[in-house]
Amino acid sequence: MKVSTASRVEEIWAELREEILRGQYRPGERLPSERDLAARFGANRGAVREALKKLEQMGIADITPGGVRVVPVEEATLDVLGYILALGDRPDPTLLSQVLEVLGALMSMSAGKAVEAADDAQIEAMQSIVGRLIETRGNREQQSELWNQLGLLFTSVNENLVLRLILNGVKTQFVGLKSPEESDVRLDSAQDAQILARIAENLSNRDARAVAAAVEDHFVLVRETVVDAVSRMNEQSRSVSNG
Amino acid sequence: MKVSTASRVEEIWAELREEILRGQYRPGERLPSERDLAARFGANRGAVREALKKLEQMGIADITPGGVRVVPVEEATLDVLGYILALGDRPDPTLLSQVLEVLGALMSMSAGKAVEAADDAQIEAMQSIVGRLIETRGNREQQSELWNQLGLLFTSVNENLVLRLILNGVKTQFVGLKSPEESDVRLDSAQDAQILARIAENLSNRDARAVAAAVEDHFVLVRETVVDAVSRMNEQSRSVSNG
DNA sequence: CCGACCAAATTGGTCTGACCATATTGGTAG
DNA sequence: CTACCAATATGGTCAGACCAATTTGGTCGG
Repeated sequence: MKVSTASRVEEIWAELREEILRGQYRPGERLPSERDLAARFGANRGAVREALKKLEQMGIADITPGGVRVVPVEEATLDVLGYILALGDRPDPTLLSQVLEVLGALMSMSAGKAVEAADDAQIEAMQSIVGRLIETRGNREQQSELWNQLGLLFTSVNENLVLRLILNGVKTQFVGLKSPEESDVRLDSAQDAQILARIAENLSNRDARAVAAAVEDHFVLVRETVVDAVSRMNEQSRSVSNG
Repeated sequence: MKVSTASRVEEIWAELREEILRGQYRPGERLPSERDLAARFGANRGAVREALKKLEQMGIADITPGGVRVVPVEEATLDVLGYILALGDRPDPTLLSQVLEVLGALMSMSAGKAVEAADDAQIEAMQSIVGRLIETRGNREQQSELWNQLGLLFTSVNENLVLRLILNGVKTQFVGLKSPEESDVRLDSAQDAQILARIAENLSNRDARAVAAAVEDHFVLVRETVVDAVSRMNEQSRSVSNG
């Protein structure tokens, strides 16, 4: 769905976004005027305007009569996450870790509540997905998709719109990621299997706390693995470019 | 900060937003064309266009050549939360409960991590805020502001941008709320005091888990109180309009 | 030298009107 | 009834313009 439209305003949006997120403007600093930007991009002012509006809604620009000002990232919207992660060649390990940390906490919570509220059919559906997770162990793409499904199932059982919206936001961010770790990232298969087994088992028991804990453990494992991998890759590139 | 600009496009935005969120269009259904909307609102097409872009970025509209289509709320962005809450006279208790539930979980997590990572000065800062929380007990507005500060402190200690961004999103949503419960909502002062004392005490001990638990308890208390109050008010209005 | 004040230039907000490429639609031929 | 194709409607972009409000820079009085 819309993978590379690259309309005029999206180009402008992307360029300005990157400049801002890279910190080329100090927070509070004024951006060039709409007219100047239009000239710079060789585009119509309307296009520039729409791009600026997008930046504003991301929370990194504050556009008021008199000028457009840059807002510090900490005050932005969740929307900026993906773009920050995608800034460099590799995502920042720290940020990636934070994402997985939060994602883990939310999924864990969601899982717990879902197990409490689920009827038999829903528990069965969960087990089905966990079953496939166990089967496809090693295929990162499918795993990701299945965890995604599991998350959606949790939130739909919970009927917790807020959780769903947050997860939408965090999840979508990974779409644009340039396949951050390729084939280099492999979960410790033994640990992963053990965790998945715990989830399956405790789903049967309807032990919400145990399921939640296991889900959290899974994300801890993912986090450690991914962050480790990315850090190692970063060191490699560093030593290459330094050597 | 920008409390009631009510520019032309914001009017259009608000009207369309409300129509969509109220479900006046079926998901997937096409909105009137930009030109028709412009005619309907007696505004320029550019203005309509900007409003539509806003809707798109909220995730409740999908603009493509050929027409603008409505997207189901579950696939939207966190941005819609506040507007959904503000739809009726009173916020929907269920949704409110979900917000506080998630907020509690995140704040709790944030608190725990923060206590682990904090240096002495930061612990002291936290205690200062908790102290003022104890003093100003009963003043809902100040309490809200202080909890807000505490949350910011947590996230700044954690240096967890993700958490901060999520909290930004959820928090901002309450700004527009029409003072949802006025003077009718009062936390059980005794319980509240006890919880705050636990927080203060465990901050000294640097017992991260205990602080996290206490923070969560606070939010549980708030949730129960608020939801109860809103439900009661809803029943009142119902019986009034029915009688 | 400094601060208050005022006018000019700049900026965002909105409008009118137009052209293009594409998606939708409705009719037509098979 | 289906497949195909042309007319139409739609979003995307552009050009140029006016207004209200802000910003800016200079001027004047202290």
